[in-house]
Amino acid sequence: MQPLADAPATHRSAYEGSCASSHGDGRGIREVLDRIGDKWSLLVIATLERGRLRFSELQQHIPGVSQRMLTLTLRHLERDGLVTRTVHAEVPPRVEYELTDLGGTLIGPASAFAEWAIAAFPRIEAARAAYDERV
Amino acid sequence: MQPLADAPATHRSAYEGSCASSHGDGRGIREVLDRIGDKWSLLVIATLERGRLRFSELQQHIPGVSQRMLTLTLRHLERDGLVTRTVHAEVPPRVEYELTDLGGTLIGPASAFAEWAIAAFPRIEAARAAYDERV
DNA sequence: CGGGATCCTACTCGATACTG
DNA sequence: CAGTATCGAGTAGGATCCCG
Repeated sequence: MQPLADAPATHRSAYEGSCASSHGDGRGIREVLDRIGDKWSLLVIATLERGRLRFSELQQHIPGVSQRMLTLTLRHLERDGLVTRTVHAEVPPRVEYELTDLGGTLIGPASAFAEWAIAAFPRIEAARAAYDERV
Repeated sequence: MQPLADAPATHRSAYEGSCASSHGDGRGIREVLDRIGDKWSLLVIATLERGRLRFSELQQHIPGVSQRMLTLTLRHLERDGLVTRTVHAEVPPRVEYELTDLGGTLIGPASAFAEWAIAAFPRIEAARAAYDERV
């Protein structure tokens, strides 16, 4: 079985003190970035922004995600309190996911970053091309 | 990714577009996130915000980073045009790193995210504890 | 001092098959 | 429908050695 809490959380003291002092200590940043910096989390959050969705709907809206990774991602987000999971006692089963209030507050910062990425990507690509050409 | 914020109902998520068809804005988000979503990039960017720094200074300000990972991270950031690398022809050698203008524009969004992470982390930890206790 | 080269472990992720 | 179980490939990242 794949443990849900597979995060080691062993190097908690690595961030104490000096680093990232201009933005406060980076303690939570590492943990949060490890979670939403993975392959699917931000994508799930963005998709859930439109409202409550079923598992299969999420899968359809996120092309390329496997059943396993969607399940794992949703479990992690649920554990972190960013997403709620509601199971309806029906046949066939129906499970719906929705952003929590906390999850909703991530939308703003995530948007800021996403817009930066879109705006900066042409220059990044150009820089890569220039760099690769020099080598 | 504008859709993360208030998305026009007529416009599909940039993420979706990137997955469904590999052209358009969303493609950059995946690439950029893959780069700065790694273990050290954001930390290096944040540290370089204070100004030009030598390799060894960076290593001291970022506890836990190995020589190899710092080198790799800096090379990637340099390739993407976010950081400049200046080698001074001296003995012993001196190499200094500095944010480019493009790299500097990342500070804003990164700060927004970092502040969210710091603010949300207590609630995330609480949610994790509650989740783990229910299981 | 600032790396490059090498080896190695642990984890991520995908594919597939099975189930209540 | 919405998962779980299992396997295997690929890779991020750490440790160590050496070099200009």
